Amino acid sequence: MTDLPDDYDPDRIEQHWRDQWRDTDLYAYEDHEDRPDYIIDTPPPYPTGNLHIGHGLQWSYIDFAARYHRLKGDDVLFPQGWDCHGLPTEVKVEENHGIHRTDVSREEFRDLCIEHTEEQIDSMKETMDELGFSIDWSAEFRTMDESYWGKTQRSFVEMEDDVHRDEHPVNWCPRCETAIADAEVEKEDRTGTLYQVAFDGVETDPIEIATTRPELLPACVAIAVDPEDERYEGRVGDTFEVPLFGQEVELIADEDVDGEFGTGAVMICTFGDKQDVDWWARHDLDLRPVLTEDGHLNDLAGEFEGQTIPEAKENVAEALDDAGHLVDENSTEQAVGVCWRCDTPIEILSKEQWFVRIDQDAIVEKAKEVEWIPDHMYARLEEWAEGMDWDWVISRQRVFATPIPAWECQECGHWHVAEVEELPVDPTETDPAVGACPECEAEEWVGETDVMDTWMDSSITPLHISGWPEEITREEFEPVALRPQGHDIIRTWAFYTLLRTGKLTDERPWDTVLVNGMVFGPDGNKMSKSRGNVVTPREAIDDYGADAVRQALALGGQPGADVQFQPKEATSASRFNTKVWNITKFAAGHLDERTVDIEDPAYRDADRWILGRAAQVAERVDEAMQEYRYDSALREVREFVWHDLADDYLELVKGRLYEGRPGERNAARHALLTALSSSLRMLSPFAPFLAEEAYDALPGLDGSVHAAEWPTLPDFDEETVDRGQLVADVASEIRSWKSEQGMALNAELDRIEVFTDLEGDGALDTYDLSSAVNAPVYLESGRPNVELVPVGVDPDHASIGPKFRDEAGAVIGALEAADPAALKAQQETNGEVELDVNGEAVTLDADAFEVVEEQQAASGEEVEVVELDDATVLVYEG
RNA sequence: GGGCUCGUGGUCUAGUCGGUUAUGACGCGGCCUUUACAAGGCUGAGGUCGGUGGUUCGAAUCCGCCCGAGCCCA
Repeated sequence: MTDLPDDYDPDRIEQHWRDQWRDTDLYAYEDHEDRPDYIIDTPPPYPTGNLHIGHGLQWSYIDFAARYHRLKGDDVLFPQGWDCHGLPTEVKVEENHGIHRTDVSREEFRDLCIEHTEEQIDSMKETMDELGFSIDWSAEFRTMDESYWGKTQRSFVEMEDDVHRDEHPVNWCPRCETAIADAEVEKEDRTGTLYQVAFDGVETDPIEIATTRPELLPACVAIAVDPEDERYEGRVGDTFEVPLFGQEVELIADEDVDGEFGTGAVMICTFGDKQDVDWWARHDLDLRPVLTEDGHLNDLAGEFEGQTIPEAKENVAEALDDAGHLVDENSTEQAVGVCWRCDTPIEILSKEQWFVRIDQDAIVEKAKEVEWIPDHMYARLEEWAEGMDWDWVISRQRVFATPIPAWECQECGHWHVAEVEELPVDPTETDPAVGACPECEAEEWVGETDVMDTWMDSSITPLHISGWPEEITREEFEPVALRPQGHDIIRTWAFYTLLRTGKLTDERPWDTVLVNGMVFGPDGNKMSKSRGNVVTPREAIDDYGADAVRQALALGGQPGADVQFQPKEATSASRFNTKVWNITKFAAGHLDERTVDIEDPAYRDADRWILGRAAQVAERVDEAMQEYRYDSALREVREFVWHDLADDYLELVKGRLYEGRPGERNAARHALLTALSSSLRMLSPFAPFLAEEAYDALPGLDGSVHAAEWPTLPDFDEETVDRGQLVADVASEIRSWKSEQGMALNAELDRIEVFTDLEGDGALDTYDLSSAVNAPVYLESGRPNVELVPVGVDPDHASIGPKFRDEAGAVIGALEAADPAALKAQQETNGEVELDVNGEAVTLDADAFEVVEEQQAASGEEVEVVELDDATVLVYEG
């Protein structure tokens, strides 16, 4: 036991325990034989250097789950990875060093990226530590480490059947100069200009088309109309000349054309969008690529060659106008596909790339095996999966990523993929083990410079954390327990992981996906610098302490819901923490090392009540935790600690603790210790620092609260617990009565009389009550010695409703209109009541209503009446 | 355009497989130093549960429509 300072000081406590825990293996996964595994597929965040409060929410949920499952005796693995590869780091490194990535060798550039990433990770780890996450750092992984990306390569090699290298149109970001997957394209609403352009006919009348992309005219390969469109009847097959660029294109019919739009005629370019790709393939059209990889026009654009896309758009429009081909222009709203990393509008280029085949049905099937929380999030995955029409392009024309382990034969162009044994390998530095080309016997290889999509790295996290391939084979893989996941990346991280785990192991990756919402600012808007509503974890911790911030996040809503960060929730949590502190301080002063070992405590009803309540709370909280209802779990614990334990129980047993006889005093001590230690254990997932400090301060409790077990409490029969509850209620009512009277709460009373119709044979235990209210307590039965004045009736709708159906309203009306005193008399003498309802006699059971009585002291007596639900108390002030 | 989620006192939130007076917090008003706690206790005001129509004896809760917010997809 330690002496607790008077005031709750989160800074001191949290710093202290962070230091204590740092060098322990409190959170280590032990791979224990006889304890069930609980393995968490923790998200590997991108190392931006900045762990924001959204991460804070997500990791808080993870930590709640991890700490709860440890209490339940599970062998918990809470690893932490880092999804290092990617463009933003490359850009940052170029910026910081004032270089372009081609200024140095690939190797050197990679090293700079690694160095930068390590700094970013350190800073994020610091915030994680401050928030008190129980991460097992011995299971940390970084996708940029050879030991990890070697696995990414291995997974690539082992999926060889589903990998293909082909030329195919792909989404291309002209700023990042790389292919990107469908999932990395976002739609953004922008205002653009819709140009009406007239094409001269070749031996026929001109035709007008509408386009937002005049700069793609040089890429125009056809014009299409709806086959049903009467305006173009008989014209399909006509030939037209593309203005300014001169190529001749044919008018074709395709039912995908939206006849309602503009003139109903649309130009097909290679490629303006995915629709163009469909038409191009379906009608076997020419390929006229006019865009370069860095977003300029090429020589097919003639005089516009070398211009950027926006420049060319403007210049071509102007030239069309000058040449008399521009019929009209108006502004239009359009959804533009943009690169999710840099917001640059994407293009579609036809390029040789590596692809992974997508089997939509297989993915959906696995997704269905997973429990989604909340369950409607499954729909997002399903919708996305079913809408996929292109294979996943996994090659990227970048540097800082997992190398694609493949070489091209310089002689015959054969592509050779590495064998598992030679991994990890960087094909730009090492030749393949195979030696001569299996196709042509040549020995000159060129290593693939393309690298992998970072989702190739992060979509094998369940395999990695399960110990593949060193400890388990693919076949031995079993789904891990939990995947925490933001709903914004369901189409990527969840989707790809389902795909890859399914392909590699034939299993679902996890049992449960727990989707967290976003964290909004205190004003209810998305946090943004321009709004000035950004709350950083550090600021919040400085203001309220991590224990309070975690609670505020837990109470912000049910998992899956977006959470508005509310300073007042943190305030409220902080007050609760203070309360816990004070309770602990009080308890610690009354308990000693022997308390925990007290045998057969002589419990009184108050003790049985608090322990019974604690048992009930432990069960409810357990259920809520299992259902990931962290909000209701925490509410339940708080309610119990504050109201039952602090307000009621402590007040009831103070007398015994201060001056009780040894046996009775020990019973109170023992019950207090049990209830408090149970509370702290239930609280420990939410407020790990405070719970630990308090647990540590209680004499006789060994070890860390985080190594303790979920509370198991003695069983008491319901009646005993109810009697204790009544004692607590009476004490509480007398307390507020005294407060209302302006009396000191410890003011002495002459006596109180408790009238109760409590059933069962045990009499009310008034020992604690008497000292709590500071008055002798007399138990009475029957009617209090006061006037009972029936003042109304309280009908039981649940019983009258179904019985009388459409007459129920009239019955209740008659009941309420009747004289309460007469009803009371009938109820007591006959056990039922006859009523006149719309001229008909109706018989009501006695329990169909209750007569509400106000009890008034008989005149002349100095007595106050305090009424409870199931008792009436007479207070004699004396 | 399609889909999903949500709308409860000033603010945030619980309750939503129908059943009496709708939960709690923050804030606001009043009263109170009581041997853990004034970062406390007691108490008060404040809600036509987005609107509307329906089902039902009875709707915050179920159904239809409308309005509003947000997200995902096209």
